[in-house]
Amino acid sequence: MNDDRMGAIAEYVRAHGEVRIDTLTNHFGVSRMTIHRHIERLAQQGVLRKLHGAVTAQPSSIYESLYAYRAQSEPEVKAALARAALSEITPGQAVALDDSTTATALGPLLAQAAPLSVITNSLALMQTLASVDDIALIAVGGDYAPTYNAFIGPGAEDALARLRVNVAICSASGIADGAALVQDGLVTRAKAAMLDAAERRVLLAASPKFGRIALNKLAPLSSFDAVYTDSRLADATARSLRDAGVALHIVEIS
Amino acid sequence: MNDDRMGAIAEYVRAHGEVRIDTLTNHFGVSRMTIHRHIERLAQQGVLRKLHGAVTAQPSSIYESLYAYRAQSEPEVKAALARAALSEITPGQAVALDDSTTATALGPLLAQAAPLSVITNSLALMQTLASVDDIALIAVGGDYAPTYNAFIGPGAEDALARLRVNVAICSASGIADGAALVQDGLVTRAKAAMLDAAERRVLLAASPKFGRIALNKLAPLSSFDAVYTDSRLADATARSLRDAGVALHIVEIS
DNA sequence: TGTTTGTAACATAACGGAGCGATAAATTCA
DNA sequence: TGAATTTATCGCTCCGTTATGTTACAAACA
Repeated sequence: MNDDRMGAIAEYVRAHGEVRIDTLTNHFGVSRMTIHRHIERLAQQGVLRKLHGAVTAQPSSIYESLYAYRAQSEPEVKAALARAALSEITPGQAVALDDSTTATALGPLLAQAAPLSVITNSLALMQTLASVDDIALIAVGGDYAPTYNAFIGPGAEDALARLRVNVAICSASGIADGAALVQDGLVTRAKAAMLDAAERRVLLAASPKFGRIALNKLAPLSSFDAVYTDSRLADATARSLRDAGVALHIVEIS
Repeated sequence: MNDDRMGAIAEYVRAHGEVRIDTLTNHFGVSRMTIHRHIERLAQQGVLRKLHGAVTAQPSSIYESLYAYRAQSEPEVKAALARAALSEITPGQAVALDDSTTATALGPLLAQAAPLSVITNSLALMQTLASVDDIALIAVGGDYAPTYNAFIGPGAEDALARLRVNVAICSASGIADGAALVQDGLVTRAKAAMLDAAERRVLLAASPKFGRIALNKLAPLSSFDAVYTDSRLADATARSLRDAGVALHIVEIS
């Protein structure tokens, strides 16, 4: 598929609410079949809903937590945050990484900090790190959640309770009232277990997450030893967070 | 790489013990660079050892347990055993699969028996099954062992102790004195934990494994509810096993 | 029932990646 | 130090994959 066009279709449909398929074929100048293939995949991912001859957008709250969607949103920001997170890691340490796509972006960079022990419940990270020499991969098992491409549930929590690491690097769905928030309850517990196992806690959060809410409270921002975000964060917000004792680090997007 | 030629090189070196690189370039009619690339990879896999201008074979006991080697040996036999194992599985059950390459061959077939819950410590199986709808994947975490492409160690054992499944399907490195044997100690414990968690235990073992020894004793053959092997097994062996109370099933290789 | 819309199957074109060789630089051995 | 060997890098070619369009047919609508 053409991912750019797929994204554009999603945008277009979200902007218009409901769109006829003919409109899409004209607008993008491709065949009807191609549009069909694209919207079929988007519907599978849960981004759109198919009607007869038209498509409608899903309520945004639903698909924003989808792995497939998150994986391709704002890759430059993720890359920048991942690079910053690398500075938190020293060769020889044990590092825990959660199932966030930002942490996934960190995977390929970890070889630079080898040797390391890496603990994760993210299947994507396992695949990336399995083949890397000098990285001891320790998997957290549990029930597989396709939505997050990760293992969660009581099994994951128990497995994490057995471990102790130098650093945990996590992300969150939103940040409000000085706390990191997560949409899914089981994911929250897994992240919390990861943080509990860590000597040092690092939060990676793209700036749009500030002010966005999610269902479950993970931990107060002040409980993190470092919080990284990008430079689009409003100055006033940054200042008030720092005043509240948050170790906020601003990363330039390159 | 050209896997056929890689295999041929491995064969050739094993047959001759030590071989000059020039000899290989002549014998295979490719450039020296290509030979270098191939033996470099084989050396990484632990199949060969590189000297200056020559390569030597590793003692066979070492590389026979390597995942990369096992993965491509006797694929038809594995496929036949996997197909047979499928008959042990009923839709709706919880199934545990170990890190054996035979179980890996079973992966793509499992969709036919969906819905299922599949428990495994094999990374290859996780990748295969993650994308299958109607299969609930439950991962066993632990320390990643590149040699087996699986997760083992105390973490894996604890995780398995939490679970209870209908069927466990395992393989072994060798079979002697009426018991299934496994080369690696930690793998043995993981397999044992898997068997302990199962109501019904199934062993898959290609016929050459009978009579071959390995370091650790996994379980007596009679403790398995079914043992599948291929039709090359000597009749006398089959008879004596059956007399000893082993539920032996012979599978035709197609 | 006719028209529109969805699905399936096949052909083709484009892209990316893998394998390979040639050459040059670096390393090792004697 | 000189020769042999190994590594690194570049570019070429070939193959497989993927995206796309075309066509034909099935299903849904009105």
